[in-house]
Amino acid sequence: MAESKRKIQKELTRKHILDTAIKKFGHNGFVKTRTLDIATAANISHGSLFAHFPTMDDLMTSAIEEFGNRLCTRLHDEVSKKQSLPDILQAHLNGILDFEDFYTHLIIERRLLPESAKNTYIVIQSTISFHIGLAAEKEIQQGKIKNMPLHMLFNAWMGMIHYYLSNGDLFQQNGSIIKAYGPELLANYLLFIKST
Amino acid sequence: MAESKRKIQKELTRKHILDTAIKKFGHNGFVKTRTLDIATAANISHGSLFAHFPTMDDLMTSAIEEFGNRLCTRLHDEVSKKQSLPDILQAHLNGILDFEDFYTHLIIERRLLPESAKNTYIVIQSTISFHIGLAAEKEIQQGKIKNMPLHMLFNAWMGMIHYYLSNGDLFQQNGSIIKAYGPELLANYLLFIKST
DNA sequence: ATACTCACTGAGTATAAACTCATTATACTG
DNA sequence: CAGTATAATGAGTTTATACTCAGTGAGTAT
Repeated sequence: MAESKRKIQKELTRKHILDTAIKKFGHNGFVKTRTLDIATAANISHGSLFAHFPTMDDLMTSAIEEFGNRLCTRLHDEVSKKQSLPDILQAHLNGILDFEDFYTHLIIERRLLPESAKNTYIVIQSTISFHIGLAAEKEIQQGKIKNMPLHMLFNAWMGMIHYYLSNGDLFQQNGSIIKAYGPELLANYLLFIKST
Repeated sequence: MAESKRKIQKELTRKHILDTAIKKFGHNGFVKTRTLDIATAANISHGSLFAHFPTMDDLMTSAIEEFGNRLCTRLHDEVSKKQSLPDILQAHLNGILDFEDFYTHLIIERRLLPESAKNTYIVIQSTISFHIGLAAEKEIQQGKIKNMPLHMLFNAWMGMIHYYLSNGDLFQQNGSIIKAYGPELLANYLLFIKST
């Protein structure tokens, strides 16, 4: 019996805990979310959570990895048909938009999280870097944008976005930061990098 | 008797705790530093710490305020004789350099800290913003740099610096991030903003 | 000189939150 | 259908750490 009722149920519960954890981490951050919060939100007993994830670190790791997969898939889909750098950057913003809360807490709290968070974070950064680098290189050759080390181009873009996300609380702003400031960010970044 | 031996001693101990706390927060961050760590490092009893700072939040608040004063004074000194934007930006980097550890932990963990941290953070940002804004405005009028909203100019610069500081652990780099990457950051930022 | 005050001590307390485990209910096995 | 395995439960345990407080001895006032 490959898929017994029990196995299916267990897997279902696991997924449900993971989903709930991702939501909770997105709302309250990693440091301020407790195991009991997640269990309660998922409508399971506190103890049950530990049957699926032996430690909070495990749960965080799994949640972050799951998030990384979703975001990278999303980015890949979004980016795949685009070519120009502005399109790619816009695609990047669109990709983040769907996961903005979680992403924001991840970049803020990353250094307080288990080592695994670092790896996932690097994977995400690399994915973005790859797409942007490809487009940027082409446009540099075409003379559309300034000739500049690719990592600076990338870091400047990421820096601006992360700065806005991690200081979002200072912007007297409730909804999505990307929605509110994305267009301005993109426009001005393009102004920075365009040649002449 | 304005300054009794006791009052002097008490004030001395308070200062010493504050200094030690600032060092500890700089080394290990706010979240991971415990009251006992600070007391031990300061060579006082655990209980004594609470005679000076009734709660950990109070101690953090005081430490962050003290740090804010020091940094702003330092920035002011450093900046006062400079006029050109590149000079001001360099002065900004020099100013951070002296407090890099603490500053890095502050920007990373700010949103997990007591509300007071927010205020001090805003004061620091405003101080920097003021100096940069003044110089930038002038250079825009002189046509030296691109005509662009001042806040974008400021946020792009801050974004790059904060990005490097808060991701410093990924750069296979032990010493000061500002020392290692400051020059490159400055040069490329200037390239971004210069007109033509 | 004596009584009082206060900075400091450190063992003890309180609390929060991760984690355990005996028990229960349900699904599977032969 | 009887016996066994396992997902789920939730009250209880453990641990970490902020905070307390009765005690000590040096400083101060009269």
